[in-house]
Amino acid sequence: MKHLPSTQRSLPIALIRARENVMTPIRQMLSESGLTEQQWRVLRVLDEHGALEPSQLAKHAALLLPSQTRIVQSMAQKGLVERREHRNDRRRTVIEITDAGQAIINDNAAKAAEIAAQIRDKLGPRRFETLLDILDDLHDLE
Amino acid sequence: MKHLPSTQRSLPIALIRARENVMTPIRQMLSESGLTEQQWRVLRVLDEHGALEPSQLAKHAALLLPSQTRIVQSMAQKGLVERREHRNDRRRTVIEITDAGQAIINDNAAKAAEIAAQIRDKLGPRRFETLLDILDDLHDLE
DNA sequence: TCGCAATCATTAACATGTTAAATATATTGC
DNA sequence: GCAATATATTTAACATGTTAATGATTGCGA
Repeated sequence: MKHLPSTQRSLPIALIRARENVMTPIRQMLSESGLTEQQWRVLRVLDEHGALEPSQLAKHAALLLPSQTRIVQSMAQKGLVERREHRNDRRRTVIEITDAGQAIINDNAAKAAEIAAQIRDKLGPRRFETLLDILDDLHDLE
Repeated sequence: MKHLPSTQRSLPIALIRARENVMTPIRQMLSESGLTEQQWRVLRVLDEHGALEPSQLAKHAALLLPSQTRIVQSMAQKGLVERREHRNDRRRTVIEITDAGQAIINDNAAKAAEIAAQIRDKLGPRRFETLLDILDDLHDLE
């Protein structure tokens, strides 16, 4: 019988730690704008893809819909995003970034790019790409 | 000026997705025992290392202390762990697994090992080890 | 020995993660 | 055209994540 891997070599724990490490400098940056990392992801995705329906936004931002609902509501309150309704199909709504939201993207883009580059440099470009590739392979675990 | 990476190749998002994918089968397994993944990690660590002080447990289980305080409280209520106080130094407390907690480990060890092996096989052993190694390199991002 | 600093843990407050239930709207079958 | 079904989103309830404040205890220095 196979035995449990040591928690030292547990993939779930390693993923949690890695995320913690990666997010620390990003959180520091965002705290100055009063944003959470999730709110930042929402802005990033809307900036990149334009207005999106909730389920599409959730996929791109790696959020579950119930979380996203709350996040978008609070961001709408702060004026960072807006909701628009589809004319014909009332089920459909699109969420889009506002000028204020875009301003936050613009203010932080350079710093965020720098942080991303630091991580890439720390690992080395090849290992960085390898990491992303392997992580992508973890989908569809039956 | 460097530009922001596409959210498609964003490391934080990739890490979140990977964790989500990896945890799905584990959560299914644990739901039958009424455990969360965090509670499972606490049991795993206590099983592996024996009784631990809160801060040590938190390190091994990748939990922040405030979360862990609540988790251990509720697990103590359910009789899965126990707290013992140090005789001389009242600051010190150790948390240990109970027989009931150990029973849950025993009941799920085989299945958990199987899930871990599936993931390893899916990636291939070499890529799996490479993944763990690269994730470990993400600490100490200044 | 008194008080103060240092350390560790808990509590507090709010945001998010997670699953299940409820809601709303559109589509299908009849 | 209406009922049943399907799909998308939100709400609800509880657990955890995160940061800041509070509490408890020890060790040190005057």
